[in-house]
Parts: sequence; C-alpha cells; structure tokens
Amino acid sequence: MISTKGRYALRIMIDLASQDSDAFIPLKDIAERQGISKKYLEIIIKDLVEGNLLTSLSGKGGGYKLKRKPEEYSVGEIIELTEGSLAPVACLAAKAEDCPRASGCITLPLWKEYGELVHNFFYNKKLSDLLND
Amino acid sequence: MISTKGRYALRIMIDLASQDSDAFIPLKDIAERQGISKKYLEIIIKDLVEGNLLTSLSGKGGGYKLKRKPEEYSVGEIIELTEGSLAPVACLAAKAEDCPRASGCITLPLWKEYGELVHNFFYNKKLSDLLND
DNA sequence: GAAAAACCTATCAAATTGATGGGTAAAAAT
DNA sequence: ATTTTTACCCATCAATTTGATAGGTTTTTC
Repeated sequence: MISTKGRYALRIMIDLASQDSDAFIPLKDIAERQGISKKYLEIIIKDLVEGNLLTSLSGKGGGYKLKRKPEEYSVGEIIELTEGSLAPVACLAAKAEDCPRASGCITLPLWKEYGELVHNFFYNKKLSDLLND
Repeated sequence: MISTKGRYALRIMIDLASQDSDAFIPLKDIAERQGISKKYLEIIIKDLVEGNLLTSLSGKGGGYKLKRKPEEYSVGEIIELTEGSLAPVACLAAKAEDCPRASGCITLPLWKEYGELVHNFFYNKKLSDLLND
C-alpha cells in the first residue's frame, strides 16, 4: 500500500502545480489547504527538495515551488522518491542484497512482471494529468 | 509491498500443486522443501484452510491438499486472502470507513484506476501459470 | 530588529512484520 | 491401549515502519 508519505507528497505537488508557478508558496498555506499538519509535511517536503523536484527559499516571501512544468513530472518519480521504492517485493528493491534463491525462484518472474506493470503505470502518469482546472 | 505472508502462501500453493493431487501433504514436507520455518507456515496455512482454498486432515497420513485444480485458483485470491487486501491505499480497502474527502479528492481516481489494474493482473494470473513442469 | 519562512534534531505511540515456543486434539498404526 | 504423526491453538516477542509531535536554529525580507 502507498502510505501517507507518498500520498501527501503527491498532494503537495498537485497543490503547488495549481498555484501561480512563479511564486514561492509557503508550506503553511499548503498545509492549510490540504488539511494536513504542517509539521508532518515538513518531513515529506524535505524529500522533494532533496530529490530536486522542488526549489525552496527561506525567509519572508519564501516557500516552495516546482522546478519543472507539471507535465514534466511523472507520478512515479514522486512516489518512488518519497516511498523509497516502487518494488512489489523486497528482493526487487534497489537496496536489496542478491537473493540466493533467485536463480530457481518460481515466483520471481511474476513479481518482475508485476513490478514492470506498476512502474509503467506510474511513470506514464504525469502530474499534469491530475490537475482539474 | 507484498509481505512474506502473501509470498509464502503462494509458495505453499505452488508446492501443493506440484505434488500428487490426491495425497495429503504434511506441512513438515512443504516447510523443508521451501526452506521456511514450519511454525511460521502454520500461521499462514491456517488462513488458506479457513479461506477454503485447502482441505486439511489431522493425524498420521494427514496434511493438506488443494480443494480445486490449479487452473481454478487465481493468484489474486491467494494474495488477497493472506495479505488482507489488494487495495493500493487505505481508503480503498474493504474495511475502510468512508473518507470524508472522497467526493472532492483529486487523487482518488488515480488510486481507483491503479487498484483495478492490480486486481486484474492478479486475478487473471492462475496458480497453474506458475507451475513449470 | 521583528516577522516569516525554511530547516534541523529528537522523540514517541501504535501498528505491522516476521517470527518462536509450548502445548492440545485428532487420527492412524502397532 | 498406546505410540506416533499430524493439524491446531494460544501466547509472546523483537525489530521495523508508520504517522506523527515538539522545540529550537537559521535565513531572508521589511
């Protein structure tokens, strides 16, 4: 299941994409619009900044804004960045050590096929596909 | 991610489907073949029996066997039964209470579309598709 | 220098995951 | 009858993840 981290990250990105694209939007505003604790969003938005999806600016008049146009973000990269991985099973995650069972594993092809399906679904969906205005 | 519960359940089912379909197979044998703790598998196989996927027989000569032919089991029902749900987000799980945000939720259609994709993938895959002999 | 913002560090309760251990009941073989 | 083999039942547990909260520091503008 996609946890709140990935889901809230997506809502942050949608929120920013719905605002004036040149202005820096304070997190306080996003938190209020989305009805989510600002403190919790701080943790999540940190990943988005570190992952180079957002630009941030400190101080008065600061906030966050998108680095690219909404159609240039895939939903997949947003979720993968904040959830850590899109892999369907532990042995297919990037950080996973090589499973000794892999060569004879009868279920591995299933998980690979599923992993590709999920990857394609989310990487073909763009942030712009989620905007309704 | 699919946890060990769902993955081991699938391996139990594949193991049983690879044995003589009339015989009761003791869990001890499955555990040894699969290299998984028998005690842990007990917990998992309980779900499979209660979910009516397997028949069990106590006592000497007892064990477990499939209730149907391998082509009559979908991978989806095995995973859904043991993992609890195949839903991609909490608000789409069967046990979820109605989300007050649902009507205006901009991301809900995405999760629904994804949920259907996942459901179709796993329900169209049959246990017989995973047998290699 | 005050105000508004990001940023940084720590902590925490609850739930989930991945098991282990010990005992009871059932069925068959001897 | 008793032993053996099996399923079945119940409790516990350590580690990790999830979903936050709290408080303080730095940066920037007015």
